[in-house]
Amino acid sequence: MILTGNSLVNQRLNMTKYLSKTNGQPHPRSLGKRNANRPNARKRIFDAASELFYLKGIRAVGVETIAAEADTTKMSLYRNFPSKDELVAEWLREHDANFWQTWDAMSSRHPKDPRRQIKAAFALLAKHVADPKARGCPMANAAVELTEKHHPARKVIEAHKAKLRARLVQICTQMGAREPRLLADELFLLMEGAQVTTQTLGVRGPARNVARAAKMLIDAHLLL
Amino acid sequence: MILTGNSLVNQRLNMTKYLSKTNGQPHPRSLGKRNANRPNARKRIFDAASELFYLKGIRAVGVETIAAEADTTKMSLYRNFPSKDELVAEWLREHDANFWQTWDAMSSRHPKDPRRQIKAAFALLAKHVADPKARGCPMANAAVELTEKHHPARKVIEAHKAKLRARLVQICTQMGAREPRLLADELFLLMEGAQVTTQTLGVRGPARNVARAAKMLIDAHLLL
DNA sequence: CAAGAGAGTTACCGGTCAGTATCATACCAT
DNA sequence: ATGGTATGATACTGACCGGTAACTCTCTTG
Repeated sequence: MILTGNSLVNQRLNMTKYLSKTNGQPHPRSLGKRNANRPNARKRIFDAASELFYLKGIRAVGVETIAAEADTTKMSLYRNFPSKDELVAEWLREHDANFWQTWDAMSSRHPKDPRRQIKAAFALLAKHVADPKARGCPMANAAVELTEKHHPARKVIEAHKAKLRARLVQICTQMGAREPRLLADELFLLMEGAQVTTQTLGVRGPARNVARAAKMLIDAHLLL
Repeated sequence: MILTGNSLVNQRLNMTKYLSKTNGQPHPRSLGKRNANRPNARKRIFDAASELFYLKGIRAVGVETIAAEADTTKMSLYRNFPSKDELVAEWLREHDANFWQTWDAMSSRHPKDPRRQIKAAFALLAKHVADPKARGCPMANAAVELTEKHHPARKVIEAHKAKLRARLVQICTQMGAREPRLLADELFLLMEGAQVTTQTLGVRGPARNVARAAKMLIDAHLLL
């Protein structure tokens, strides 16, 4: 079956990332597994897992593959994370934190100008969906993959999306839209649609028009 | 791990579906595994696979689970389908056929009235995303799950979405939109967004406003 | 120098995965 | 009756799954 190709042999990508070996010969203080520049096992595992989960999918990636990509072993993974499920949840929690950090930084660049804030958000989204390596929204993808109702990641996902929706309502209200909740939901649908569409029709698909679509909807709502 | 819960014991849902046992006692020509009313193994397997793939996800469902749900064995599955991957592709091919059959039937009910055709399409979509058991679009979900570039299902998915996009352009052109391709893409984003959003924010999420969103965009484009 | 923490190594557990081989059983058309 | 066809039943393969045990090594801190 094509689906499961997790052999340790053919899935290692570029785990020499943290090894910094200087062309074969050992350089006193920079080569080997014990190296000051080298992040600890936990960080390497977390980084490897984040990349693999996003690019190949959660269920497609086994813990052994993650460990290999992080240039360590399964044991170190289980010394730092209670389970794969929790590692997944942790990954999404960090994504959530990064997302809001970026969002807030962006918003604070246009204080009291909700129109520009929304424009900036869609510009950022447009940039993301223009990246051919991107594979949509990690949260939404995880929701598709993890169908078990009580998976620890589901709480994270639902909270994240609910917060996003609320923020959009807030901004739409500040913009003075007559139906802020409606406009917010419409913008939400555009965002989600753009992310998921890159995975079927790619960067030349409808996703590239997401910013113009948002502008049309906002204008329509404000001129109402 | 929560992810893989495919034990034969706790995953069988309601495979008595085709058995039609009349309250315990055998009724001459309607009970047992050999029964005229009972579909053949291929159909049972295909139906079971369709339901399980959609509700639980493709990777979450093993062939043994499918066979059990169809009240047969793995051997019958492999006698009728070359592999699980091909079964998945076949499932999506049938979904594509059904989709366009519904679509065309709907369109032909409003000949030469593209506005009503689009309205009907979004009404149907709205109805679908209002079903709490629905789990978005099988095609888009499969695209999220199947990241391997050469999986046989990917061709089906991409063709399906490309055709949908083209149809939308066609209708938007007939509607007389000034920028039919742009409007089509915007409507496409709304459709995809609505489907995926049900999996994170449910039926009370932004998806329920998808029809109104479409109307706003269309109006905005026509009054341009 | 000693102690302890962090990490690497190897082997293993029970279970599930997709896919196959083999034999038996029931039906239908001739 | 007979032979073909579809199906059922069971056992199996080799690989991978998530997760654990036990031991060693090395570096850092006191």
